[in-house]
Amino acid sequence: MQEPTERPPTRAVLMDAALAVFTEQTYGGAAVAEVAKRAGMSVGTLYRYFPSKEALGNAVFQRWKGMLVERIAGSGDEPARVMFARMWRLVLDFADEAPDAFAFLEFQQHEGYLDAESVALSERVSAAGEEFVARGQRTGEIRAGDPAMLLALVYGALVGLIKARRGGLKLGAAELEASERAAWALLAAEN
Amino acid sequence: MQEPTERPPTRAVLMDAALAVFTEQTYGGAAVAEVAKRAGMSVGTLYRYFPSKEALGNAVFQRWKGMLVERIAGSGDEPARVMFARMWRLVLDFADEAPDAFAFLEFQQHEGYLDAESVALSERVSAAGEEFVARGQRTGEIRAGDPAMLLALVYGALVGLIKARRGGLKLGAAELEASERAAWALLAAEN
Amino acid sequence: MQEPTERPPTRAVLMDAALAVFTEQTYGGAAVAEVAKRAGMSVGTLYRYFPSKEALGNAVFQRWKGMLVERIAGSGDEPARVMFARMWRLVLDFADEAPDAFAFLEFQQHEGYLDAESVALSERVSAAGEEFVARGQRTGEIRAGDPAMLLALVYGALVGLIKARRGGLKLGAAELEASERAAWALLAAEN
Amino acid sequence: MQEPTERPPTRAVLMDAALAVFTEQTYGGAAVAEVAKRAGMSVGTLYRYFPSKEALGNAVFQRWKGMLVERIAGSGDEPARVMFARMWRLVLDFADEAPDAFAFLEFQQHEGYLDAESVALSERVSAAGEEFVARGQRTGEIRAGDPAMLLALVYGALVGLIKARRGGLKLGAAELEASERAAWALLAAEN
DNA sequence: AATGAATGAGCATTCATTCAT
DNA sequence: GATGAATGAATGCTCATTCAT
Repeated sequence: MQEPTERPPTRAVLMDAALAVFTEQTYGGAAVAEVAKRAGMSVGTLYRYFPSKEALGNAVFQRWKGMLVERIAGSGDEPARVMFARMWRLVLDFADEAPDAFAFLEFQQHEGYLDAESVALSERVSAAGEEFVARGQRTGEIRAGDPAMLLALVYGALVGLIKARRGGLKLGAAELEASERAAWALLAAEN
Repeated sequence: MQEPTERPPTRAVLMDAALAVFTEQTYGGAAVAEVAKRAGMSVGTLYRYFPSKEALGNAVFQRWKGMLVERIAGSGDEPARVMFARMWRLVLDFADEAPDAFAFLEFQQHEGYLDAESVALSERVSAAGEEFVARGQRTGEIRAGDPAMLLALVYGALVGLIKARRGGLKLGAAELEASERAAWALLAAEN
Repeated sequence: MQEPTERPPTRAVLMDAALAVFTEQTYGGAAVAEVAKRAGMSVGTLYRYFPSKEALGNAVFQRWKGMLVERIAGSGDEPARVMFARMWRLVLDFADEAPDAFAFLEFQQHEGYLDAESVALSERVSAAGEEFVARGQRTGEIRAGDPAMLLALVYGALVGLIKARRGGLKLGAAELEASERAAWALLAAEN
Repeated sequence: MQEPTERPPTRAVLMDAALAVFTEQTYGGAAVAEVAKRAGMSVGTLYRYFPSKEALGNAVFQRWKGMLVERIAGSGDEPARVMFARMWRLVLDFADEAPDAFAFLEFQQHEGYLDAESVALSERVSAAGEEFVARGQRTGEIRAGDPAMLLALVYGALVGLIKARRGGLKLGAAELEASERAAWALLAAEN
């Protein structure tokens, strides 16, 4: 009888390798063979798990976009201020734990190869974000204005912060706190 | 009688075509032949003006990064609040007038091919931004905190806004005003 | 039942094709695609076996230069006269059996692409030849003079002979004998 | 009225440049543009003087092959021994004065592009050589055997010598003398 | 299931040749 | 006559994808 085993799930190994290579070289600039090599497998095996480079790209995109959305999904009825603080931290944690994933998702352009499902997922994420803003507006905590616009601003700020850190900017816990407060000021209803 | 001339400056035509193709397909995903075709020229001609794809990429990058920095360069001794409003508008205008250029510069990852000069130019831009923040902090208009961090946040917010607009978000003049006010709140010293 | 196998050793097939094409068109004038076609393979396959045209050129050069040197290597303590006769015949045989190889090696100029190893091999061959001449001089069989010079003369004569045969000159066994005697006269100590 | 002038004859300048480039890089490996640049002219000008790369190659070949044949042409009724000594020296001088030309003519393979005229010229040269050998045989000075074979041997020896010198072999006047004596031994009738 | 050799279209780049100025 | 910009086919090389083992 065989042990339940603990083999590294091939698909996941491939996706990790793909993420690394895509992040370094861009989806367009990455070679499938390089992904396979990085995963310690043959190209043939890669193609047993993913029918094409495009499919691989989408799988990676969806996996991490999904991971990200899962993190920040839980809502509840907390005040927007509290929820925002939590989300800010969660995304920052995500970017710390999976910096390549965040870079791949947010610092690159994916237009050329994303399939319908990937696009739908992205839209679901935005919708959730806008929903959060709208709710905060309804409770008077968040300033008036197109929720999509406000979301674009704060999320942009967050992405900018993470990009700067990836570029070498060192920030202590206090400063991270400060960044969150500043970002909230962007959102907060004027006194 | 004819005006002294109006020749299409070949180099510029090529760089425009390159910008369009790079923006659509990413530097890594773009084919040099496609750039030449889009410019209405042969590949050979492209290579008479640029020694390599890399050189072309850097030329495009530097041209537009330079353009952008030129726009927002003028400083003066105005209050930070005024200066910020002007800059916000200027970058927005730039992105309206040259949307591909902005997308190419700010929505993509360039790490793989940028040369020293391109990198230096990018750094000069950041330095100018940080200088602006630092000055505002000295006058008490801008909140305390690492200037690089604050710059990353606001510039990220601006990029996020422009990305959202490129993605289809429609905003009127009033809302653009509002976005600027919100962004300033991020920067402004807490009263 | 089948013999253990007889697969065409891909590398060797490629090198044979390369030799043929290089001999016909010169290394510089040969197209890699033509080599692949002649070998009945795709370009991609060629590049799986040789990292570059240069590497292919060097591999072909070294294979045949090595073959040639192997042929004429064995020395022994025979009189120079005997040894010379044998070598003359061996090189002639080599040129008969592998006329393209000899032409490639000796009728062309390789300066541009030969790597260190190829150059070293060539030098080893010359050194062996000079050693033969020097030994013959020590025994008084071969005339005085710079061994390198004498080697250049006889080997040149041999190459000239083979080139003429390749150009259409027909020689019977007796005449080949005569050529050897004449060449030896060049070398022989004056009575 | 115009001065007889002394402009550098464009055609000759081009042919000199071509010789240099062909010698360095082989006809097949040489770029027409490089020839033009080396000649200090534009490609357009080159093409005004030579209708194609092939034509240029043949012109260069014929010019120098012609030069060489001219040198060694004069016959007279001298003894073969004397004539041989003179020719040996003349070719050596030619190779000293125009080393690139000799290398181009004799160290390379030209099969691919030589036209009928070039081939005819080469044949005329051989014929003259064979005639010299035949005459020497008639006077009993040169050993018996196919004149083409004997010519191939001595001329090969001479080419070998010059190639070795080009490769770095240094020879004094005495050794050059010795080389000539050795080469004559190859030809000389066995007493 | 896994491998990696094989394929050939595609890519960046070069080159012989033409032609408007 | 001279120039060199322009052309596009050809070159060396890479890459996504397939398939026999």
